[in-house]
Amino acid sequence: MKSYHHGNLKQELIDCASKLCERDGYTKLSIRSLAKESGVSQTAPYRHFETKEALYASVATDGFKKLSKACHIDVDKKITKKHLVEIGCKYIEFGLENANTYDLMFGTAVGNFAQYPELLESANSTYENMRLSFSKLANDSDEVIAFKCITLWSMVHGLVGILRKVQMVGEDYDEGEGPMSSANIIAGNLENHLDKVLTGLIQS
Amino acid sequence: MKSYHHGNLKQELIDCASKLCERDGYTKLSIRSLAKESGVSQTAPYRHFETKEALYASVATDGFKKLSKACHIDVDKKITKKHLVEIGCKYIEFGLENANTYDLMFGTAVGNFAQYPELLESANSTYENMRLSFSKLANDSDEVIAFKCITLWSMVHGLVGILRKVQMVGEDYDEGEGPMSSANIIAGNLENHLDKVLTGLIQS
DNA sequence: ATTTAATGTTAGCAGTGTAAACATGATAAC
DNA sequence: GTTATCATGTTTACACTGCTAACATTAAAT
Repeated sequence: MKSYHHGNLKQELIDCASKLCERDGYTKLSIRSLAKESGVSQTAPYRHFETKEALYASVATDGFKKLSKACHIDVDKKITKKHLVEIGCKYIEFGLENANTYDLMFGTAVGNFAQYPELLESANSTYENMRLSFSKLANDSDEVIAFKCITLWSMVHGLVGILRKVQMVGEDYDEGEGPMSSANIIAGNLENHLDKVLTGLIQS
Repeated sequence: MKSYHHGNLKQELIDCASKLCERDGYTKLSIRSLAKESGVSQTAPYRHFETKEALYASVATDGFKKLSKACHIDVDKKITKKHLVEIGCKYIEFGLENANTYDLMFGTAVGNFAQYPELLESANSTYENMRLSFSKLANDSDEVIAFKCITLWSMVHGLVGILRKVQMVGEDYDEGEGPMSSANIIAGNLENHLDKVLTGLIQS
């Protein structure tokens, strides 16, 4: 016996959408199939999400919260380069293990974060965490901190993108040459790699 | 008086699709509207592209060729760090000025490059160009060259992504704080930024 | 108890990717 | 030069999509 009102539909839709987005990629997600999965009518989701983009925004918000958590390290006072390497590794790990969600977060699925306050906040908070870590590394000006922060962020973000792309191509293309082999070397030695980059960055 | 056979439909479709993808983003492109634009029936494109993804692949191939051209520098023998900085800048410039095409090339629109030989080749050729430049920088082993190459590539690729994202968010959100201001600092001073990173990289 | 607002359903529009069957006309074979 | 072939075009149709409007049900506020 089912009640007319679901009771917790919004959250269930988000959870279900998160799973499906990660499993199949967000382009494969349809509101109708999502509704069916939750046992409600085709248009029920529209009571909770004005558009499909709004649903994406919720899934992305979820993603940023998870990313923040994954990158969080528990250090009170002084932070060392080693900690930052660790953050970078965790970041890349998250990006590779949640590749489809990561796409949703950083791609063009949600055009403008400013339209979705929660998304904007969760994204900014991810950045803020990283910024805070850098501020505990050395006694730099805000500007320098921001600079270092964007640099590391770009690096790890870029690595996620490139490693993924190369691995995707490589899946049915396994010559021992080309970008793939070197990408795998880096993927298998991330700490070392980030350490080198950060060394150069910190001394600047 | 229109002839039954178009004569040059395939190329026209690619060109037209390239324009529309860059203008509106590839998700907005529909085969039907594309066909209408070229003055043929809805399903005519299917005589030249088995699926929509195949069309995307052609547009992406085009994109990689343009990227290669944009990053090409004419140096025969010895290459300096300055040249690599220049390549990096050109790369980022291309990514930012052809943002939607860049998405198509590096996003998930085309799942597996290996299914589209031309795409695979044009993408690999872009990489090969960069590899060649590094090989003319110093007398490194193939492995080290590949390593440096992926590092620079990740850096510029990441910068394209982050700068874009931050600028998109910033469009209707112009507080002087947060990631945006620092991103703009970097964007306005790319050469300097790349120079620093490359200095660290080359000395490794 | 009655009104109201939130949340659900049904029906339907316009648009999509793509397959199947058919039409046309350029090209190659006789 | 006629004819067969095949690439390339069209028409029709299917299953699916996001989304809107009108209506139904129930929880919450008065």
